Amino acid sequence: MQKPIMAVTGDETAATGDMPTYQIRAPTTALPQGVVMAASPGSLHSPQQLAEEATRKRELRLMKNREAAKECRRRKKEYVKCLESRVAVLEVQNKKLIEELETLKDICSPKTD
DNA sequence: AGCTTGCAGCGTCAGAGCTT
DNA sequence: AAGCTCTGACGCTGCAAGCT
Repeated sequence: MQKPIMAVTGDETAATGDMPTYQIRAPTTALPQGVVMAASPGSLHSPQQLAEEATRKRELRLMKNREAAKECRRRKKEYVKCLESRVAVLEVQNKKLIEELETLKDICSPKTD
């Protein structure tokens, strides 16, 4: 199955200048509980053992990716929340500026009677 | 009660980009 | 170059709300 190519990183910092970085690459050394490290490849012999090793590697990769996806979604949610609260703040600020502008217009406009 | 629809969350895959 | 992490996309599932 072919997927569309995209290269979005989610890092909006360049555009906004002051938003927190969405994608934070931290070293993830901790393994989920119950994960046992593999024996070195040199210690494998039979096709049976090789197949088991491949299966084990795949399960480990899936498990890690599962956790990574959860963490990614958590960060994204946080990021969206942050954006939403920023929108709220900017809306209030915008409203105030418009009001201020109207007040200044009133003050500066020539009286007609 | 049964059906439909919309939403949220999950697991997986694929691909980009970083690290070793 | 190989291995790893991160994340968009996709498909699936469960739940709640609205409709018949």
